[in-house]
Amino acid sequence: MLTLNAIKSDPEKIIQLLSVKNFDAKNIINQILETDRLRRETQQELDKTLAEFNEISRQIGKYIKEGNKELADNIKEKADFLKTKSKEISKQLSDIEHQLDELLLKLPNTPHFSVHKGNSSEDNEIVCSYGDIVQFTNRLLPHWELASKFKIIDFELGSKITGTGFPVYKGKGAKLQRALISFFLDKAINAGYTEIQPPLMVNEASAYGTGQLPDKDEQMYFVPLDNFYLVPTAEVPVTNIYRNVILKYNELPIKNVAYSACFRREAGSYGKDVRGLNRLHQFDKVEIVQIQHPDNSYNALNEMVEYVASLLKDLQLPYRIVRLCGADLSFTSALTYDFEVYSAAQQKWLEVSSVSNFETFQANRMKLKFKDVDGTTKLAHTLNGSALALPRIMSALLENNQKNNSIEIPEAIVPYTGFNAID
RNA sequence: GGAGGAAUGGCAGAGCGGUCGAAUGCGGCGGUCUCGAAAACCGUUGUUCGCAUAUUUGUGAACCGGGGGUUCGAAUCCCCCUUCCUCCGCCA
Repeated sequence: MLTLNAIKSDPEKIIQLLSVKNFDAKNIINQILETDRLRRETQQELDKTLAEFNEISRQIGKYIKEGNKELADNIKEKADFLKTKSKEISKQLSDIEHQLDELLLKLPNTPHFSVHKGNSSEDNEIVCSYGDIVQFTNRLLPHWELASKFKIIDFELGSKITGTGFPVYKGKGAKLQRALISFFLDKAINAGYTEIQPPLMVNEASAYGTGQLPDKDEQMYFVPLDNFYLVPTAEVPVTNIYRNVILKYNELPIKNVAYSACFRREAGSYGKDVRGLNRLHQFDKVEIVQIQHPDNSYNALNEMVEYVASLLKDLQLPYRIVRLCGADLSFTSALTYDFEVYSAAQQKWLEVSSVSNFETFQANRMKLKFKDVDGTTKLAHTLNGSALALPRIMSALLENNQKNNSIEIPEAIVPYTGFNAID
């Protein structure tokens, strides 16, 4: 969430910035300012009462020590009164603080100053494209047909066992999947990331920390018996490692990478967008996460974009980088670059990665701070990106590399698969 | 799952009803000494929220795993929860 300080020091600027996300913050911000004023007022009253109360307690202690029991008893009444009073005010204060928190949680992150407003994903800016979109003369099979032709992914079987959106990978399909995961992890480790194997279920506090709660709870699978959420992305557990942590400046940056299965309910999705591997309830993803010094977070974002680009080059997939406009930016993000690969048979661009800087938005929620060189404690910046999400990569690889009776495996992956074609 | 034990500042570790935000040691920071460094010695050392202050800083409140309770007063006593350790059982 946004910091109260940022809102207080320049409310108009926040309102203006949030309008870039098509979010009208005026009302909420006014409520926040008013609630904060009330909060400070109440706190002063409480502090005053407690100070007086502490003083009387000390007096009583002194009198008792001196053996002056009568004097002590005399002022006990006053102490009782102050105690009752402080309890009342303290209750008021915590109510007000909750209200304030709820208001603050409603505000999305402010976009980076360079972000254009736009109205929808139509207005995203294509930063660059790489690779040629080959014009095939013969009819190409979409990946779901290839999947059954080569018996590498079985969608119906997944439906039988669980439901739609839970495919079963078999034989060389399973091996290819595993090869890609290993390849992505090894690349990240070479790029300086530390591998993490996180829990696949998280508690409520963690889901709040990265911003999945309170508003996106219908997108997560929930285990009511234990109050756990299945992770929608490794970002959640991996970033929450640092919840309620104060790092030393020389511990920054922290660069972690994690492979995890990701679980998403995808409520409201339907139609041809969900065909085949395009949108699943369970899928695999390798995620990179950085905790950065605020001065360096945008350099880090660029570095992460470069890194993801290098993966796609290794896979020899045509891709483009898209810079999201305000309207398309997520609730928590300040700046996001999406990566899309071209899937030849479907003849469309598929999002395979989303690389974002959250600045202090997540850090403020989860109290992730660091002690700077000058000794002051500040909120850190968090960033993350997919590197990469498997299903659509798989989809593009299958469709783009299909031959008459086989599918070629990109050279970079062959050492991991142990075969150079699916046939 | 059953039986015990523990949780204190960056770390180690005292405190078991008032003067405790908390001894002591280590570490960190600043200084003295030195050509410089080490050693030694001296000083300093957390987080959050208010208020005052241009900065520095001063001052009030809260924080000893988390939440309740007893008491004028709780790190210290009681209850609940969480986590960790030891033993037993079960188990990939």
